[in-house]
Amino acid sequence: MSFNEDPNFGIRKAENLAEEIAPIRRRMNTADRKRQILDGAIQFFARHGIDGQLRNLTKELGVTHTLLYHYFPTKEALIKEVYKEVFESRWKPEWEELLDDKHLSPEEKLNAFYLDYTNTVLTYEFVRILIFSGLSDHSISDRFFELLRSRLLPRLIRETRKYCDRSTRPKPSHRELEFLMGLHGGIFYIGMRRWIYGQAIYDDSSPNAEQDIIRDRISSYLLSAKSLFA
Amino acid sequence: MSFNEDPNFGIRKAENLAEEIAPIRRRMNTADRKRQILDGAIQFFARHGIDGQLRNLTKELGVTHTLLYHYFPTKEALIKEVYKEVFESRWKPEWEELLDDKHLSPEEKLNAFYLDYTNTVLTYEFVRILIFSGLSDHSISDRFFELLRSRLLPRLIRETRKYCDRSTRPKPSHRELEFLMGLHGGIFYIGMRRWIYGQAIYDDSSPNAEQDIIRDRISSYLLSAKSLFA
DNA sequence: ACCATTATTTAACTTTTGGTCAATAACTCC
DNA sequence: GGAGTTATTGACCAAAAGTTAAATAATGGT
Repeated sequence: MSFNEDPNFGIRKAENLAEEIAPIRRRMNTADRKRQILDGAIQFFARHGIDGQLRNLTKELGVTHTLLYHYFPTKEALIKEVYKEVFESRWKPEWEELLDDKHLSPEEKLNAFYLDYTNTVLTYEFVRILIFSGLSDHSISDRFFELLRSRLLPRLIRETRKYCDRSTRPKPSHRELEFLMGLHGGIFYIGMRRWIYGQAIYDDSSPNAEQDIIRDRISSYLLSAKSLFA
Repeated sequence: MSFNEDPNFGIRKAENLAEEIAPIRRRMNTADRKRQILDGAIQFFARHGIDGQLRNLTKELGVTHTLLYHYFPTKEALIKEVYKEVFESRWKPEWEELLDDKHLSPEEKLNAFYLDYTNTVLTYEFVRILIFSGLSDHSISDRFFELLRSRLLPRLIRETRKYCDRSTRPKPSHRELEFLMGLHGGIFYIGMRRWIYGQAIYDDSSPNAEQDIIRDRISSYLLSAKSLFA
């Protein structure tokens, strides 16, 4: 899909014309154009990494690369906004509420959480940009993992303990955390396989294959937590 | 650690000298130099990605960047050799033999295999270069996963079934494979956290923490395989 | 000790690429 | 429909980065 197909761009193919007519120059509303550039940049940097060249990005958008500097002072600033957009706008506070819900069993919570978590986090842009960020400067991925560690992991451990009928000790042990990270990492690895290595994950025959897979793993996790930490 | 400290380089600090004396030019044996450049390139590309600049690589090695073209026709050729070196030279045929060993139980095999697998695969260079390769062009990571899928996964599934006292069906089902990938991905994720996100994994107090973690996960995997696929 | 070989460097070329600036023209308002 | 605003572009710059060619000098053999 090329961005040029958006009618707003005012770019037209010069079909059946020997000479290309000077293209109409369309002015876009500032906010819209900035939005469009940012969205394009997210896709672009997700695909090519932050070393991708601005001229190629703007070519996809159908504008000159200099236009970019009308909206962002520097490439670095653009990347910073891309990071912000991808990470900070995707963290859902509902996850914490869900895990704190009094009316759900631990198993229901874990299933509901990871099903939603994968839908928002295991996307092309998120996975790839998270990894690009981790490979170059940790500053962004650190922020994300800090959220994970402070907001989610303690709740997940608490629910795990509840499932095992164990009283809550003051702090999660390393062993408990690492065992949870086995589940968590295995789930994130689904996104890695799909968006980094380009592998198809499940067979097309069953429609809810991914959900079934995650459910399998969660019930396995809880089941063996019971016997490991008894 | 700087590469310049290798005495073979013939590069010396001009300590206590106002003017740097013209450095002695040391000629290295062709094979040794090529080997050295390749090793340096592996470290360098693992750290900076394949977009890293040759001038910086050769600076670390203490030679001019043009010398590189005496040994490799182009940057792309160098990268190709780096890939080959990192991946093809690290695959151990012993893994297959180990998993086929008649004298070991399934649990012993899985433990022994993953302990060794992580030692060779979950290294800085391997993890990062695998991911850099996956992010740009899949061609290399594909080759590695093809080995994994054809040589290792079937054996691991076979051992899983043996553990569950199930007769071997002709082909692993998607569900079995995905459940195994949960274990596998969770283990690879250890390398991701360590080498991509820069996180410390376990507490320093227990010396064999990583081994214990992996053992926990494997016994969990086998245990729940028994109940999931019964 | 000299010569031939070739590892290594110096200098230079080319393309790429982030960034600037003045000129252009599409849009809005009166 | 004319004028002012500003989104957009084209020309240009400088530094970065891959690549080449010729000059230099370390090494091994005789």
